[in-house]
Amino acid sequence: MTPIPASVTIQEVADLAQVSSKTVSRVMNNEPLVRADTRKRVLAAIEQLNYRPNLNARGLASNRSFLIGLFCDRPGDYLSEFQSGAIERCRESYMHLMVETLDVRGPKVDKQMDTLLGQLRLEGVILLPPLSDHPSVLNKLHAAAIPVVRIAPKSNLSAAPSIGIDDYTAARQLTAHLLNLGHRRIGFMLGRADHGATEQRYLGFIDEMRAHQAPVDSGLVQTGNFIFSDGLVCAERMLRSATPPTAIFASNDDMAAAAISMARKFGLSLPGQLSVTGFDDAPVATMIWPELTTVRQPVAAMARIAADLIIQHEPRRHGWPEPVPRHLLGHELVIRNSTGRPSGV
Amino acid sequence: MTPIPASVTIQEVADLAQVSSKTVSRVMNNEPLVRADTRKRVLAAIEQLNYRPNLNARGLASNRSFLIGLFCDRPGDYLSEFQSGAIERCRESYMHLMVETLDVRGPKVDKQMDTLLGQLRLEGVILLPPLSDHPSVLNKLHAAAIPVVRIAPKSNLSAAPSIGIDDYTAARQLTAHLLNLGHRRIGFMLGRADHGATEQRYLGFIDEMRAHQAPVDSGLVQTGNFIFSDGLVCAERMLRSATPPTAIFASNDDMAAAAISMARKFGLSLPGQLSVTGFDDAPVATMIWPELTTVRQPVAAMARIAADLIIQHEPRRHGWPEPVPRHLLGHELVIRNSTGRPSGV
DNA sequence: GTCTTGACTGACAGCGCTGACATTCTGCCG
DNA sequence: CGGCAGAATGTCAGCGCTGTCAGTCAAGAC
Repeated sequence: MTPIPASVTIQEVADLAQVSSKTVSRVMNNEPLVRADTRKRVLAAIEQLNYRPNLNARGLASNRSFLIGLFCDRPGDYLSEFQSGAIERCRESYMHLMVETLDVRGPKVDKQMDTLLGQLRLEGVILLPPLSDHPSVLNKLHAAAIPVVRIAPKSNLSAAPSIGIDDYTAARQLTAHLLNLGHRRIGFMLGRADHGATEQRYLGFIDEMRAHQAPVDSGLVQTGNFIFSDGLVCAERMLRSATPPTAIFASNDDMAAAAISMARKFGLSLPGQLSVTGFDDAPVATMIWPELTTVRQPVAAMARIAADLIIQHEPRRHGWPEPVPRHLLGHELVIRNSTGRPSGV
Repeated sequence: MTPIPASVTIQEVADLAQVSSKTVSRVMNNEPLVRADTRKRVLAAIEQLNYRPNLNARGLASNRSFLIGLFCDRPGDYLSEFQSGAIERCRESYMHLMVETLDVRGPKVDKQMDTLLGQLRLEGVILLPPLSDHPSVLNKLHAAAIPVVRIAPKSNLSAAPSIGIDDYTAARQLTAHLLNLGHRRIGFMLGRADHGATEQRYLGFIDEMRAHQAPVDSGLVQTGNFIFSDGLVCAERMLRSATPPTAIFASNDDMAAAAISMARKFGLSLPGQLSVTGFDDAPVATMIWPELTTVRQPVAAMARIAADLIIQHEPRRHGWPEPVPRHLLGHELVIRNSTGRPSGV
């Protein structure tokens, strides 16, 4: 049982190490101008007393907050995983993560932002889509001079560092997978329009279809907004069509799950009569039967990098390096059993 | 476009309102001894300058942090919803929520706790199960004199306030629902042993079965640890048994989803050949077909109350009121189409 | 009128730390 | 061996706020 972390102050450490409190401060902040043996002595004292700097005092004196904000639209699977990746990275550097949900549609966003930015003096903010492209949020942050890292943004990529995967290529690969299985009539469910990935996934789909001379029936392209219930509606429309698709490419796993649910209501056997692909490899992908063929995003890794960007560069002081970093991480096609050859091929 | 929240200090407000900074401080902290018109004048100045107190300074001077910790084992659906409820309540009182994940199994829990408790001076911590009953976590918190609110704890209920639903009764109701449909052979999937709800749900099941003189076959009681993949194994064992159940009561929705997946592999039609119930009404409950009959917990409300307990009572100063609050919120039976009459009845 | 009381307000130190600057030390050159 | 640059360390004010305690003021008792 380790002792209770008591309120040891920097002065007590200084006394024990026989240096001034300023030197302890230097050691704590990894400043270079400390002789090696002095540093060692201080470190020993810190260890011995189990010293933990008082964040409030530190922040007050240096005008820092040690806080990184993670803003998202609404919590979900994606958030949980992202969050733990970011928290982990933050913890390594004595920083902390503050998750805040902003209601994008509501008119209160501006007020919420004011409160958040006024109260906390965030050292950086990570924006999850669709916030990554929300003009008003971006403006506020810019006006408050708070560095931003955008996840899967849609446009204006030089404004701030961004992190994402190559949605376009992933979508082409997934489409190719379906085409190679023998599908020709493939339905497509679009995600939310304000989401950066939505367009890329659609373009990848279209281009791959074209490359294989497969026709894209406009009646088989429906908008599901990444939502399960909307996906149900889309799927129903597609399946009711005179010439229903043999496969559906849903832009995320929730909608794919919806397609599968609807297929069951239509009494279709899967994947024989209908193949379905998702996107994201969310938990639901493996909680349904058949399990979803999908694309896995390295969400935790993206989170780590996002936090790291803010922690490493201290952009609040130095600004972002030029050119502004743009990370495109590798994705992975995960082929499970929601896709197969169309029956009769 | 609202102006950028600038760094207005308490002194500027004081000057404008023609009072001392201390009086502004009194107003900010809702202290009683301020004359009504003075208060109004100060409030006007605060409004006019868009003053936001500096949390670091406030915290340093008053030895507070304005931070509430939310500790959980691993992120998941439950967390997301809980988190937003808690954040909302915190925001109302200028408090903030810090989510931290602790790896319960790992040996690092103690070190993690030390770091967390030393760094932040949390004003309270909300513990999600199974952390609500983790001895070492509880000890550390107790030693550091940090007030705790436990969600769905298992034992030792007078130690700290707790919030939950009546898992026992809910389980009885769910069991009754199955029995009333005509099921007699019902399988049961247990959750994690360190989870408080696990035992209650099991007891509720058992007691209701007994009350109806329905036999409980020990081969049909399996431990799935609340995990989908374990649920798959449990379901398989049950379905392979010489006399398979006509219904399965899974202690959470993930395992219920697993039961349904496995039933599909066995080619069973649902709910005709197998009824399945879940628990929690997690997102997955309505993302599969058939949709799950389950029990809805008022997760967001629980979160609100938890945060409120800490914010209202400032237990760090005053301690908890006696007797220690114990909130049992109402649950709701949600009957969907994963349950039905057994075929042949 | 004066005195007392309690309601209200203000002065001021100091929370624990770091930034700016001052001072001391060290090694090395001439 | 003095002198000097630069490395290492120290001094001290002050970040913005609140706790403590002292002071002021109005109203009622005498």
